[in-house]
Order: sequence, then structure tokens, then C-alpha cells
Amino acid sequence: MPTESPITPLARALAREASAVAGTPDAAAALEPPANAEFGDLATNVAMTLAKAAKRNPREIADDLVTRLPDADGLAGYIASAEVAGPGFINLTLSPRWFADAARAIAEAGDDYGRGQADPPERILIEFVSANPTGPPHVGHARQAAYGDSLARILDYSGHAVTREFYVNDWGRQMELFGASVAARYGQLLGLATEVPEDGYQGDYVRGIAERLREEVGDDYADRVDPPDAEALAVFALRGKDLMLAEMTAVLARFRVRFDDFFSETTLHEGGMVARGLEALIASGDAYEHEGALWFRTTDYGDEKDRVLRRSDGSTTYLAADVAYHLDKAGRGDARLLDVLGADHHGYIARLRAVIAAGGHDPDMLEVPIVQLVSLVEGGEAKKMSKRAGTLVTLSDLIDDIGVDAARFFLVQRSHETAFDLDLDVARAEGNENPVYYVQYAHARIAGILAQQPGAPADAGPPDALDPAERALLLTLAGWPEAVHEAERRRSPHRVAAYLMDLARDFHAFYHRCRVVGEAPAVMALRLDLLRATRQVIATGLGLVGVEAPDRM
RNA sequence: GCGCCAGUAGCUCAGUCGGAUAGAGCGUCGGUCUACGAAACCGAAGGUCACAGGUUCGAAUCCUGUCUGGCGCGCCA
Repeated sequence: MPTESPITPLARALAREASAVAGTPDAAAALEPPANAEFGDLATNVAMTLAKAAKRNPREIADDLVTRLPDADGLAGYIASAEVAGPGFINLTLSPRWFADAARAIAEAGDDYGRGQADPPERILIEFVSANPTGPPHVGHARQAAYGDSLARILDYSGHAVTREFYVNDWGRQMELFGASVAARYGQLLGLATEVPEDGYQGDYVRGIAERLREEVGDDYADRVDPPDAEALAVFALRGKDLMLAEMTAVLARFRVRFDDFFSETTLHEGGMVARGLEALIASGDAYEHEGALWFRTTDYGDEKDRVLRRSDGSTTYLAADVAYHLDKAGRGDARLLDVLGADHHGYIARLRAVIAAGGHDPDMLEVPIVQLVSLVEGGEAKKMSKRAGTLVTLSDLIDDIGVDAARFFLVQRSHETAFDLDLDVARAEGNENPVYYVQYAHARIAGILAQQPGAPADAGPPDALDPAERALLLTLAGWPEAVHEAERRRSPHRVAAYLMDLARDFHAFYHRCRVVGEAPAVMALRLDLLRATRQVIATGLGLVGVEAPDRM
């Protein structure tokens, strides 16, 4: 069963009392730890937000409220003190009993603490990475993969029904070029003087593809690649693509990224869906002929200019396939479509929304999170990456270099809306300068203690007093459901990473101030619950961003 | 020129339904291991939140304008 934050019941009780005092039906009560811990455990601005509606001085409302709170339903026994401060803030200090009850509740909720908060739960189709199957995924794809996969995990954890899809651009001129490039490398393996086309794929990985292809077909195509015939090229393109895609899937799996579906663009063309999509747009008046080409009237939906669907030579554009693809996606029964795109595709958003709208759907069902660029820094300088020069850093290279945990944590730690520099020297470090170990170390430390101390004393009751570090740690633990909820609502996995850094910091501070083993039963019981709760939340949180939570390091 | 994203500590970045003295990691300086893991902790230095106006009890946060940076603006994908 999903379990809410232990602060939530307090907030509900507070809102009820505040409404009663102010005489207003609904009180919006923010109840959160204050900026400065000296003010108490929790603070609320409810008196100030109610002041206008109630036409009363906020301090006056606050004064009335603090006299009622300690005895109110749901609060009795939990409020150690309530004071009015500043313009009308109410500062609360909570009793040891509340901390003990809260720690126990979180510890016992296990992996369900923070789960299932989607409001409302929806069927969501998330498409991400969708790298061209003509080459290995690079660092930019790595960021999109880390973002998309983490987001999918968070959406799923929050109660949405998530499908993860990879759109395969396996059609058109680029595939022909890829086939020709593979064919040329295959010819070279047989000692022929075949050359990769000028505008083809020059990367070394094409040799690898050709080698594996040769293992499949042997020398059967020896006399058909110099010069190549059309049928041979088609075979090289198709099999090359399959091999490339298999390799891509394997690397992504290594990166702990999985997909439910791989949707082939070719099936849209061969199945007639592209043609039917264009006909539908013509029928609805959303497409028109001009100078021999077919245009999509995307300006009707807010785009800057209309876009070509079918060129004057009769061939269809990339957009035509995307019309078919998005009409298909929109008709599958999902409430929401998420297209995760790179920053260089942001100009495409208006077009995609136009497709959805022209298909008779609510354009707001489509969300397009844009993942900004990531650049690599090494030795204090930007690492130059060039596809042509072969200095592109692939996802595989990145994993080999800094490891999956560091790569995923770094890539998801920053907001997807911000371009950032990934410092390889820091990410590579296995020591204290690497943030991912800061979080993992907290988990391993707790595992070590709990391994020696199996159970808490039963019925120990709350301790007489609390250490400030205990208060801070529990209040941060109480913030976990809100952190996940925010990550889900804002499509921002980096909120989870930021939360984990905060939690790890509070735990390490707690650890240094508070011993667990050998303390009085009531103290030890609370601290063991804090350890169990912290360990669980770290494990859950790291799991949501695809990072392991080791028991030993 | 138009559009999207950004501009917060020496560096990389959090902070975005407006709240009290703006935070973290790294880096710098100084401390802490004879009790549960020092990959840790404690303390210090370090900020005109790009700039200028506006909204209000209150603005890093909302509005307007300016400047700077990244990306985009094809009958390419």
C-alpha cells in the first residue's frame, strides 16, 4: 500500500483548524521545514494566505490558531510548541513521539513510501532516444537515454501505465547510404577495392558490421558489390540495420535502459499508413498542393510556416512519416504521448502538435520534453567531438570510461532544460569527489550497521529528547513523497537526484553525531527506524534513476 | 531578424504553485578516526541571483525591456 508523508496528516489537521479560525471554507496550508532550523521543525504561512479572504490581520489569525493546535484532532501529542513569528508565520516544534511514530511508519512502508501519487494515473507512451540505426549512440543519446529511462521509471512508480518506445528511422536515403557503406567495407574484407561513398558512413564501426555480416553470408555477395547491384544493397542495408540495432539495444541494456517496442518507419511506408495519413490531411483541408508539392498547413496550428509533406518529385518527407507515426500513436488509447527530443529538434514541436490537432486530438496530449546538449570536459578543456574525425564519444565509450552508475547519475543530476558540461575527471574519480559515491556510500554504511543489529527493541516508546541531526534526517525523509511527486509532475528526474544528495548529507551528519548500537532502548529504536527508512528511500531513489544501491563498496 | 533554453559562489549546478539570513558537490584554508565504514564529518573564506524597471506585506522565483551564451529557423533527417 502506498504511504504518504507523515507530515501530510498534520497539514490536513492544520488546514481544518485554520479554516475554522478564519471562517473560510478552504485553507491552502503549506507546512514545511523552515529555512532556518532554529525556527522549529515545521512552519506554515497559512495565516498570511487566509488573511485576505478573512479580512483579518494575519498575526491575529495566527495567534488564535496556535492556541487551538496542541489539542486539535490529529495533532494532540505531536505538538511540543507552536509560536507566531514575523508577519504571521507559525512555527511548530514536534514532539519526540511524532518523530518516533513517523520513523516507524516510513521504515515499515518500505518501497511503497512515496509510490502511486500520480493524480490522475494515466496511460502514457514515452518515446525516447530513437537514434538513427546507422551508427552507435553517442553522449547526447546517453543523456536522452538516462533522462527518458529515469522519467519512465518515475512515471511508472507514480502509478502511470507506461510504454517505452524507440522509433527506428530505417527508411530513405540515409539507409541506402548506410547499405552502400556496409557493402563497401564488406568488399574490402574480400580484398576488393570498394570505397565507402563520399557522403557515406566512414566510421570504423561500419567495418565491424561488415565483418559480422560476412560471418552470416560468407562470400556469397563477392561478385555483387563492385559495382553493387540494387538487390545486394538492399540486403546490406537491411541486415546492417538489424545488426546495428541489435548492438544499440545491447549497449542501452548495459546502460540499464530498456524499451517495450521498436517501431519501424519502414512499416509505415510499406503498410500504406503514410499514404493514408496524407490523404486524411487532404480530406480535412489541412494539406494542399503548391508548386507540385504537398504542403501541411501547420500555420493553422501555430507553426511559423507550412511544411512540405510530399516533394515535387513525388517522394515523401520525414514529416510525412511522422504524421503517420503520430496519428498511429495518438490512436492507441494512451492519454498522453511524450516525445523526448534533443535541443536541435525543438523547432519540430509545433509540427508535431499540428499533427495531433489535425488528427482531431487534443494537442495537449502531446508533451515534448527537450533535452539540452551535454558537452564533455577533460583536463579543464572541452573535449572536441566530431563525427567526421571519428572522435565522437559513444555511449559505450562513456560507460567503459566512467561506469554506468556515475554516467547515469551525472547525466540525470542536472535539469534536462539546462545545457551542461560533464567533467570526465570528476566522473571518473572513484573517491570522495564523485557525488554518486556520496549517496551510495550512505547506503552501504547503513547496510553495514543493520547487518550487525538485526532488530529494534519492541515497545520502547519515544525517547525523551532528540538530537538536531535526528530531526533534520527525519524531516528530509518526510519530504521524499513530495520530491517524487514533483519529479513526476515536472517530468524532472533531476529532482530525485538532488533529493538523494540532500538525504545523504543529512544521513552522514546524523551518523557522526548519533550512535545507534548500545544506546538506551527508546533511543536505539528510533535510530534503527531512521536507518531502515533512510536505507529504503536511498535504494528506491537510486533505483528510479537507474543507479545501483550497493551494500558494500 | 524570429523562436526555444539558459545566465545564481573560483568551477559544475540545485533552488521555478512568490516566503524568514539564497544552497549543494568540487576547489581553497583550518580541524576530527582507541566505540556502528574517514568514499565521512565539523568550521572558515567565497554571492550587485546578468542589467534596468514594474507588480506587493514580501521577488532568484511573476510581468516588461535590454545585454550575453547555446540551439533552431531546408521540397535534410
